[in-house]
Amino acid sequence: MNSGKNMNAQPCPVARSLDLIGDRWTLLVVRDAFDGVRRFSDFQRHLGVARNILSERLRRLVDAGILATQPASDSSAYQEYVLTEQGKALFPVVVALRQWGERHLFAEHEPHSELVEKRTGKPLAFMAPQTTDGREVSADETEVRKLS
Amino acid sequence: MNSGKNMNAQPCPVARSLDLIGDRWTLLVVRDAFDGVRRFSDFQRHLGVARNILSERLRRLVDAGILATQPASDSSAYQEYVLTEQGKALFPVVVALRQWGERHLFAEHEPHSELVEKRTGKPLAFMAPQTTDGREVSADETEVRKLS
DNA sequence: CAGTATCCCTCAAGATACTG
DNA sequence: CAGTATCTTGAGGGATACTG
Repeated sequence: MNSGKNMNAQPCPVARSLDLIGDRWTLLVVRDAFDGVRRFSDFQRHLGVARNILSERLRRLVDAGILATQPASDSSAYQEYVLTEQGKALFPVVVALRQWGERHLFAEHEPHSELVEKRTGKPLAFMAPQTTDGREVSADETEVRKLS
Repeated sequence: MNSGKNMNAQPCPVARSLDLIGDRWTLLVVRDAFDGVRRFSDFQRHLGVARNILSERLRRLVDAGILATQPASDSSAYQEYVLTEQGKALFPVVVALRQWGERHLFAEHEPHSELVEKRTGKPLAFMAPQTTDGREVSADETEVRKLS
């Protein structure tokens, strides 16, 4: 991450995204944030990451506008880390990773957590790229076009 | 990656996915593969990655069943790396990363590549998690349920 | 509790030479 | 061309002590 290549100058959005969130911990922090984790110690305990690393990652995420700090909801004097709108926009990324992992990295009946809609308790549909008029498209039906 | 924590034993599909593909190069290799890159040198030149690293990543991806080797389509004696079905299933992950990057990591009119449907030339719709009956759901409307 | 400051160390990554 | 082998480096990350 933050390689000498200066990915931020790279025109590919995938590369630029990965440069920011494509390391070992960042997306796990974001995943925990989606699961409602808000406090330093809770992230630390859930992830088992070293505190200095967590500290640096949280700072990066705040700097990037993915998380924001706000006063703690309870009476404690500390702050909480919550997802911004930009952070919430990572939901499809996390869900896509989750769904792929569920399907391809677990044995047939191996137990794993599952993402469901609260209201109905039903699992979400499998995400798939679509055209604006709702047709599903496979990778071979698409291509990358360079803009100027 | 491949930490002492043995992520493969972790029940969270997101963590397990990231343990396999969540490093600096792997998803870029996959992205290139989606863009039609098939040969060692082409990956190497596009990515600017050291050859030994690329070699190791390709091997990992083949071992994981994401890429497969096949005889080169031209007359050369070498092999090509192509996405398996499991690899193609990563399309939503790459698209989600791309779309997030496009929206949040580029300035207003900063140029970037764009993913379009070949047939119509039109850009894809923004991916969003949905219920099985097609309603969009936000992160707050979902929760993770543990299965046994 | 919520971090920061140090120290240390492993491993990912780069460079390069070599081989079929 | 398509890799493998070897060496070196630097950053990412862990452990721990410290602070408000």
